[in-house]
Amino acid sequence: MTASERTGGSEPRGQGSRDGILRAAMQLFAERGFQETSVARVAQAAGVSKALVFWHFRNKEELFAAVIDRLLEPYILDVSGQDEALDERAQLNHLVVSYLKFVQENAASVRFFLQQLLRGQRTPASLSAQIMKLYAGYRDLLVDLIARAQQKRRDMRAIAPETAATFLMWALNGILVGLLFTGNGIAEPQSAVSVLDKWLFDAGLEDDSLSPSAD
Amino acid sequence: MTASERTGGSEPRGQGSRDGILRAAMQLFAERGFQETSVARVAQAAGVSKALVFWHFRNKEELFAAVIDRLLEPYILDVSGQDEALDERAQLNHLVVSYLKFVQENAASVRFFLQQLLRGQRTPASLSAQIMKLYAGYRDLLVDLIARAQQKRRDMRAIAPETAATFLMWALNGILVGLLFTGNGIAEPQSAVSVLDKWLFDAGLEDDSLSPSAD
DNA sequence: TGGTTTATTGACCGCTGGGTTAGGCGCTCG
DNA sequence: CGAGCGCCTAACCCAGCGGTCAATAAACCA
Repeated sequence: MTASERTGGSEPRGQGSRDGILRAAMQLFAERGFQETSVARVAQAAGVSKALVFWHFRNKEELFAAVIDRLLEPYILDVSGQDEALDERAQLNHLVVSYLKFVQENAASVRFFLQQLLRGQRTPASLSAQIMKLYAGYRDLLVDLIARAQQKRRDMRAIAPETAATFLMWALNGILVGLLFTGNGIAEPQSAVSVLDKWLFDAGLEDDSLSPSAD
Repeated sequence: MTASERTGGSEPRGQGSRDGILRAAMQLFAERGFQETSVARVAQAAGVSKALVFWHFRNKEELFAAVIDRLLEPYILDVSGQDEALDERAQLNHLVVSYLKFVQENAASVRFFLQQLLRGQRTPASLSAQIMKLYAGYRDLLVDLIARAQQKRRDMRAIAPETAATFLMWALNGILVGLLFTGNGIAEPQSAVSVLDKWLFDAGLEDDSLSPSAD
């Protein structure tokens, strides 16, 4: 089960192996971290000699950077899906659902990036910057949507959009932490959405749809 | 500045060095992680030979476990401070403030434990268990307080205590993440408390005390 | 065809890591 | 006093690390 013929061997020989190395490295780095993963191990997992890894990538750090770039690929803010026809409440819900779905689907890499971020100064500044940009982008979207919703609707909490967005981000980050820790997440992501939705919109209504043992 | 005469050399020679090693290891593990910290470096920081480290601790893992035990010491839920005379709202606020204060004061070790937890299976199960227990204890306290408050007061959100507690924990965890990432925290922990307090108690009031750029 | 380039390898190197060992110093107790 | 024990060290061991290199096979181009 050498990874080299994953694509059927149809590639120009060179890029096939590079890709295999990258894939192996992606998985190993994500599940064991940078220090705990040796280049030899990556090479072995890719079914290739260690020297070849150093032929494709100048050194381990460069391989790591390439892996990060790859892992970041799915992290584009898909705003295109924001249907202008939907009302703001639906769009907000959609945004929250997207977030939760994304985190659940990419749990491994989210966990990985969180770990990197937690390492503080000793992590490449560019990575932190990239993630922070994503974060800020998402938050701006929230602020914008909440502000627009408040202009149109009267049944909302009277609260500055920035404050509401900050609060929402807290909740989302908290849920994220819960998801990552307790392994495989809250039973019903939908229940989280409904709590947040009700917080923003139906400040006074009662609702117990959230499972009490959700932690 | 060898750490050996930290206590003035009054200890029975043996435990003094053990303590010095433990302290040095504590700091180094917390700020650089397990893999990135060599035993030699710990020994050097403790002003002691590497062999002595292995005399006190069978191997690096055991040293690590001892460090974790030490780091966990301040993590006791101080419920004694819960003044029965205070009303539930004040107690809840106090609980939240304590949480935030604790996280801010112990940021280094909190970050460290979070990192450990994120490593999933490859982290000692006992550590996860200990932290989970603390987490559950805190949450139980919240549930209890909220339930008691709801029985006494009428100005609260109509929401199941478990749901409210879960939501609160989300927010707290989210704030924690924010604190740990953006380095040195939100400017005013008090503003976070007030937002959460208002959420629980004054569902309809307006308040903008939270700085918009709090992320 | 033969030379150049592109991929690939096994063997190697220097160094650092965790861990061991043999021995030394000072205290205590019979 | 000297045997034994607790504490401590310098020196060593060696597996595994990141990284290099000379050799070589295949692909490409003249």
